[in-house]
Amino acid sequence: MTVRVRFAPSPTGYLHLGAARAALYNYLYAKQTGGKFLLRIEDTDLARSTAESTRSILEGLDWLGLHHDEEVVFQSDNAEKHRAIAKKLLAEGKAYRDFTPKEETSDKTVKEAIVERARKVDKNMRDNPYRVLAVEESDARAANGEPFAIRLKVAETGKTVFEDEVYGLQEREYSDTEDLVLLRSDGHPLYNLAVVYDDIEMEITHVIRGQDHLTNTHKQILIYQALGATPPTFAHLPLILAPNKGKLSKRKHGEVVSLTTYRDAGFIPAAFRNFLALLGWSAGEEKEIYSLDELIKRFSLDHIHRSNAVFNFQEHDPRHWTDDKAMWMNAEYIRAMPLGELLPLVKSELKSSKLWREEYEDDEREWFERAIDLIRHRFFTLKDFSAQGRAYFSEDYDFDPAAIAKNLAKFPDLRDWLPELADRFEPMESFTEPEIETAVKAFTEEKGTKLGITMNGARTLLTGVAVGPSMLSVFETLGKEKTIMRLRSQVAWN
RNA sequence: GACCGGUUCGUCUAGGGGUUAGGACACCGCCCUUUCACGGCGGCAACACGGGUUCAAAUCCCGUACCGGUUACCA
Repeated sequence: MTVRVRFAPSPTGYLHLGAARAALYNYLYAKQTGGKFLLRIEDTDLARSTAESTRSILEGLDWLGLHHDEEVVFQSDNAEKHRAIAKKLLAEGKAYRDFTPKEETSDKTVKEAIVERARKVDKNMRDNPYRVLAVEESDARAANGEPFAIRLKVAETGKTVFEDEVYGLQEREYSDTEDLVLLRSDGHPLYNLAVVYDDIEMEITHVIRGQDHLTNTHKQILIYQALGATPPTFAHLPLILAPNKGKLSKRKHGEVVSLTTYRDAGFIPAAFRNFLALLGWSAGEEKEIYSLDELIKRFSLDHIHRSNAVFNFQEHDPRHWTDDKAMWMNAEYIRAMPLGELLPLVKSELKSSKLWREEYEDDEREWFERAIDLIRHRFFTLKDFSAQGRAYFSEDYDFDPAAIAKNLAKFPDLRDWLPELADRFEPMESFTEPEIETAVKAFTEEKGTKLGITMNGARTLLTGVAVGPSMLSVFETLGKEKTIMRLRSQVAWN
């Protein structure tokens, strides 16, 4: 049997990191087994679902490179079938009409109300009088136009059992599961019914999802049984938590939770995918960097963790705004990935910063590649190419005040010396590292100063920042013309 | 409250009866160097607690604590 898995987000917001990881694991499992990775948008909650959210989810998956194998399924398209199946269960006596009037709850307090109600009484799940209402009366009241919800009739005794690929054997007494509502009194199908029906229709073989669904799974198994269908294999994933071990939510934690944040912050998709893969799973070896192919090859459900993982970031520290390891991994990718794969990413970053010039792919292609290869070693994100690296692509770059203070202001002599150094460069035929080195050393000696003072002064003037690769490489990469011009410029001093 | 699940360095994790409990990130130190957030070397740092079982427990069993999930006519 061919493996068919699905990622089934509800389009009520951005793509959450936990959801993105679930999508990734589904994808890896499908690819590893030669199966299909499907996508279903669970938009049955019309009030909260938005097209904007659907688009953002699709974009996020695309960015991570998780392409689905078949057409996207929109759950709302199946609403009619969901209703029909609920009615079928009703007709078969496996479900019953509940004429209890719907409780009006204000959206905000629902959660609290539920918890409150639940903790008060240890309620009997089978005491609903409509559960045992005579069919004739039920039919009559329905015919009379009285509104009703359809509930699944869960047996009094017994238990649901399934073997979870991650958490092992799971059992739950029927008495702990309520007669769940399948169809709302307004005819709207509910989540558990819709999911089961769609998973059957899509011929899903493995359901891989967050462990917040662990109790839903018991309910869903009941529906599978009522429908006479064989449940798929289940694998539940640990959750991704905030540093305080609480829920990671946009409301509380803001943009760090959203996948698109990372795209917009200049992350390399492969790097972030790599990071996500390792948050809750490991191949059991001392290795951190995995290509997509390696992940596909090594992934296995039984190496998924059972404990939740903390996504470690410090809200108020810009230096650690996201998980350090994610940032490190991105830097690692930037400096170690094949230059050919990095170039297009840098190109689009420069384009969006209006720093891109077509010559970089044409006459100046060689220069461009060398420059990128030179500066990438100290960068963390693609943004650094247009920010810290700006001086390589534009004359219009800023000077870091700290760099000026440290490397220029402290040595007033440099104000005259650096233009003089430019004069020294002027007649040079060949402007490559060895010649530059000889010139700078001779100049520094004449002035009776230290090499570091000249070099760092020049660095600040030429690049605007205090950090970077070897200054000799910088001179050579920038070229004689720009070097001279910038050494003579006085803007940094003003 | 009830049901379910979890607990190895600050974080991600390896290990699953006998290990100096390994790696990565972060942090700190030293080295390299014209600077540095590159690189090299090193350091700090963990088996939640209590009982069992066993010659031997981080590892198996029970309990406790703590954390998380669920408990909707949300998904």
